[in-house]
Amino acid sequence: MPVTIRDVAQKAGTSVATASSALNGRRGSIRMAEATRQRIVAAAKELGYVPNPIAKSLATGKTRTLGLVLPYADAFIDQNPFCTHVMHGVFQAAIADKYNLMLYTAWADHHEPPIGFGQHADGLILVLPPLDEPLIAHCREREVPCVAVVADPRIGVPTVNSDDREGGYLGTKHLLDLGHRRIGLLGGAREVSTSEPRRAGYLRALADSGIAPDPRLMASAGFDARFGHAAMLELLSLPLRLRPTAVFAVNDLCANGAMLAIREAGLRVPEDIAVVGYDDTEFCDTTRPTLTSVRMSVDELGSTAVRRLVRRINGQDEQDGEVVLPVSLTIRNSCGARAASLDRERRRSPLESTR
Amino acid sequence: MPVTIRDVAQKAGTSVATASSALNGRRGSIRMAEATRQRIVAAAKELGYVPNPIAKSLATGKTRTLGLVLPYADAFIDQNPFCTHVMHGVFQAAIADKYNLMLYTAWADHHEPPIGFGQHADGLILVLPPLDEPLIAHCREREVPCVAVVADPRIGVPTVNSDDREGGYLGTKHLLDLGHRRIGLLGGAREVSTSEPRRAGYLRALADSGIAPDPRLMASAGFDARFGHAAMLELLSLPLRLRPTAVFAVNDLCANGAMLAIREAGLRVPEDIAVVGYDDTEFCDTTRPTLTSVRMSVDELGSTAVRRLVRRINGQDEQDGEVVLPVSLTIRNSCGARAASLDRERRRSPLESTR
DNA sequence: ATGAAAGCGCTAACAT
DNA sequence: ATGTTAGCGCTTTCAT
Repeated sequence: MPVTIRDVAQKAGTSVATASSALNGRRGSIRMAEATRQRIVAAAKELGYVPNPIAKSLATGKTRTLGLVLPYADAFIDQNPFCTHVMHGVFQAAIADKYNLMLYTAWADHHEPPIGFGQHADGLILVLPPLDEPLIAHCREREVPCVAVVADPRIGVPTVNSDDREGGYLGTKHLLDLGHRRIGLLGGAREVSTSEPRRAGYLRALADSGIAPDPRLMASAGFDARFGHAAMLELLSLPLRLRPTAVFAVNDLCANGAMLAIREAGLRVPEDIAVVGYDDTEFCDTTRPTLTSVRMSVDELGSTAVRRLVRRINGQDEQDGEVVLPVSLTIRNSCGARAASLDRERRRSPLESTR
Repeated sequence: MPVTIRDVAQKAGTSVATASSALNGRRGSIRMAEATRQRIVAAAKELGYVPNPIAKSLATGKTRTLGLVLPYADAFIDQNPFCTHVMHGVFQAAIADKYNLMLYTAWADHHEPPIGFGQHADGLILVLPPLDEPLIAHCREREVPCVAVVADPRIGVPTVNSDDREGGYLGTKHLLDLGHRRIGLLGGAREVSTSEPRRAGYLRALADSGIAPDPRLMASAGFDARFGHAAMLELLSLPLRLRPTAVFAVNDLCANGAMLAIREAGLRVPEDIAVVGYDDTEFCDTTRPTLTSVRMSVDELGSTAVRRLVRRINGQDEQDGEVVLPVSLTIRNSCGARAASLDRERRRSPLESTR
């Protein structure tokens, strides 16, 4: 029923092959008399011809589609907007390069690849894959190009990461610069590739200031508010002279849990204990006090990955290495750096900071 | 290079056709001697055969893929989690029915359908399409089955909506039950199909209580916090005897803007002015005070749409009508209903309400 | 410059 | 029960 290229060719009085090259703009080549080309284009337009991408894919072996693999099915509705931002960046970049996007997210939960996994796509973006992600092997076999977003660089495919080490350094350094000497480190987990470098950055900052790290001040186990709350409680139970005067949390949720624990203990943020988070999510503007946080451009993580992937698909990017995106620090009220301007800040309408 | 069905057939010593039916489990039919079937399956397994979905699609005319069209490219990273939740519901249901998901979101921003739009998919889910959405016509021509999520039922394709009228009624009724007589209505916009029914519900609730609506108490123009703030400011500028003692906002963002304006005016929520929002987003637990809000199951909007769409694709659901999902009211602290238990509430850790 | 023909990998009559 | 044949709609040599 739908109009095919044959109909177009027939209407234009040419062969199918001619119609094909006309419609695919092989104009540069020697082929095609301008007259016939126009006839074909006109016919196509008149008939409302829309090429069938499936047929095209079968013939060319290219799908013009990228696959996005998020780590778990709830990635969209997660409290942590990380995945949605990556997705956003991926999508924007894919569109820009005229690629469609296929979602393969639920794979992780279902433990078996969806029908025709990876065959719909010319390449795959894996978000937060663990080092032993079976998909990597799967793709290598089938020669499906892959790029990983936030992953251990040893994973075997090109990776795009944020500069976690620098982020860890930045957050800690900021607190050191504010005069803190006992700084707690909250959160992280072995399985998550970001934990290690962030901690390394923390340690390096301490070392730079000639401070010996205190294991009692470092709690790692989780990433959410509950964990931040529990971990902070422990730090608060330390004898006063050992107690941290500041904490650096590996993400904003965790930091907020910590702030809550601090308030519950009758202490103030940042006066009694300063807090710095990580991720600089929108959330930071809504916490009490607003949360100073290390910022990475999550959207760019996604878009950069797409650009690398597309280059790979076109055989232009052979290097297998890691691309590291820069981080920065967004200063708000939880660290005490703005203590002086706090009042002015308070009077400013929170709406100003709402997108 | 990849192994095809021909390789399998050859290895099993059968024809391609036989291999095909064996692998597609036409076991029920008369076809297939169990022996050959097993031989084929074994061969396939041994060779690591993976059927090519593109070729299959071309042959069958089915893609086993659903397309999701969100209304704007920033839909994922919106402050309002509506779209992400719809997407989540859509995805879950699609997976359950063994459909893949293709994202067509950016279409709205780019003003031209992406390559092969709708041809990759057996059907489309349109989220928040305006009544004149050109895609609808586009799909009708190409006979692509569509279902719309949150749309005017007159749009011409099956729709799945939340019961906005009931939601408007519920929120207003709650305030009336708490003794309020002057209740403001905040937010909404002509173009958005939900505004009208919510307002209708509001009016009906007033009518039920024998209260004449006061146009001065109804402000409609936008959906965000800025608007809520500005609109509330206007209501606050009314002479005291005309001023509302409660307001009902058409979404949570708007409600929060209003709460802010109230606080800025030196008044308290809910003691001086009670506030009820709409959507019951996670956000409601983080506002001050926590926000009473009308709840709809956004995920279900998505999953219901998928189920309708799949039925359509299979030609089982001819009805073109509207499906309406129920709403409820989540009572928190902004409405005053829990005033008595407020203290207990305060002492409870906010973490409890964090997912 | 254009057309004829082959084939991408698979399914689905139809024939045996 | 299985093999043969003909496409699905398009691209791409290879002739002409």
